[in-house]
Amino acid sequence: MNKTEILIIDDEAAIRKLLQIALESNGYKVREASNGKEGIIMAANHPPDLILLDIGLPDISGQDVLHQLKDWYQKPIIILSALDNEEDIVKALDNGASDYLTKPFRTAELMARIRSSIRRGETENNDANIVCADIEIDLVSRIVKRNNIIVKLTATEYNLMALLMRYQGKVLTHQYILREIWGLSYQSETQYLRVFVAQLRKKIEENPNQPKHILTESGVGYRFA
Amino acid sequence: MNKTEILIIDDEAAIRKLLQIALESNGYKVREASNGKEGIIMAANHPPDLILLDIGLPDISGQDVLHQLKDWYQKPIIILSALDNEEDIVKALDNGASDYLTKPFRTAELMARIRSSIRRGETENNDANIVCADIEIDLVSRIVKRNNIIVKLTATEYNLMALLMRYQGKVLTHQYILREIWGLSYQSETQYLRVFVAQLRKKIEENPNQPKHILTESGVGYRFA
DNA sequence: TTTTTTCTTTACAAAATCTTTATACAAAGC
DNA sequence: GCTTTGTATAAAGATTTTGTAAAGAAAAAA
Repeated sequence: MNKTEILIIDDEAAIRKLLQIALESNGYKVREASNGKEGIIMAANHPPDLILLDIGLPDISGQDVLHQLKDWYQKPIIILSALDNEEDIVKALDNGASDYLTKPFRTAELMARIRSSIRRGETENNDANIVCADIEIDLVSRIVKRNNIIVKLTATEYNLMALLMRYQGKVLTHQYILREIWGLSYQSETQYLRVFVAQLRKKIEENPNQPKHILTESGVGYRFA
Repeated sequence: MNKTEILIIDDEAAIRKLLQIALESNGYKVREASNGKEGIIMAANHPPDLILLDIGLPDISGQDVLHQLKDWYQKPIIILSALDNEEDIVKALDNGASDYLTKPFRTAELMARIRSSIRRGETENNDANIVCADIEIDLVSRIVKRNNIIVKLTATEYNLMALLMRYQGKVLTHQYILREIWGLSYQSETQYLRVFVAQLRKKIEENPNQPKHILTESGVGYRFA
């Protein structure tokens, strides 16, 4: 069994050192990045099993880093922050962070929260590339290909496509899709979804009238097959 | 569309009221229990989508309640506690709690943590598969297979199928099934049930005239075998 | 600015699903 | 035997859900 790898993205060397010691003594393998850009590159090149992300970074805002990572990185991201700001916490959690701890944090609690996050995320598929018959998506570069030819998608179309493919085989409810793509307040705008599903089908299905990939589950949602 | 149901287990009526107001204004349906025993029973009788559990209960220790719930309850449990005790936090998280908040908690943060926990629970692959001879149901993907071939079911057919399979071997009364699938006001519409049972049999039985899976218990209800 | 692209909204057609009705069958009681 | 009660099934009608085109609004690009 390989050691669980944790990537620390934090600009303060002292905190990194502290985390490194704590994590390694708990049997984790640690890698470190001192700013957001470096962190994203390291995560993309060699995806860790969990990311500890400081929200107050010098180059890019931690929220932006979180946002960019969440496009393709599906394993847990725990936010560390010097600020105990409710708005930040809500934003980070709604952007997909697994947890949010304020500094100074207690080591044993952090370790327990890491275990908890990893335990729940264990089964997720985390390939940056998903292939399904003639369709292929690269989650890092945000490119969709059909029979190896790039399909031009708008931002929203791509997001929808990525979501469907990430959970291929599963039925995703309208509510869930709307929440993930448009946000919490759009949960009842099912018409958007219909329009975008029709557009996607026109672009990626051989025969949009008889879709083979984006399937309708009437009364429930859609499923990618 | 069904509302997400949250069960509050807390002995302080004031806190329950506070939570109830906050949760309902966020579109959740709330049920309440004032002690551990009652909470466990309520969760068992009608499993909610998430449990908010106070760790300092009068009858059983919250940790014990958590332990008992975790034996079978798969959905998120968020711990609320008056004590900011690290040992308790670690113990609760390692016992499978999804999150741990100390009172007084901030409402918006609690709501964000609830959303976060539910979001992860939805996509989690908790292997909720039930297999019975040639029939297989995946409760997460909402897919039913017969001899490994996907059977196309409507939303209601699927709900009925899932209910029968979840309680396979047990006789479910007409009333109970109608209440679970259609709602309280349909308890006497037994004809609906007959129609849908017939449809399901056509789809999943080898010989619908002599059903081997969905069995009739005349005068009582149906049973899945 | 103007043009182009993308997103949102509306309207209506098409399809799928649900509800209701009608009818037939089977078992139990008289 | 007949009647009653409970069940099965097909099919028609009603309703809901979905698909599609297209126009208007907003945002991005030229």
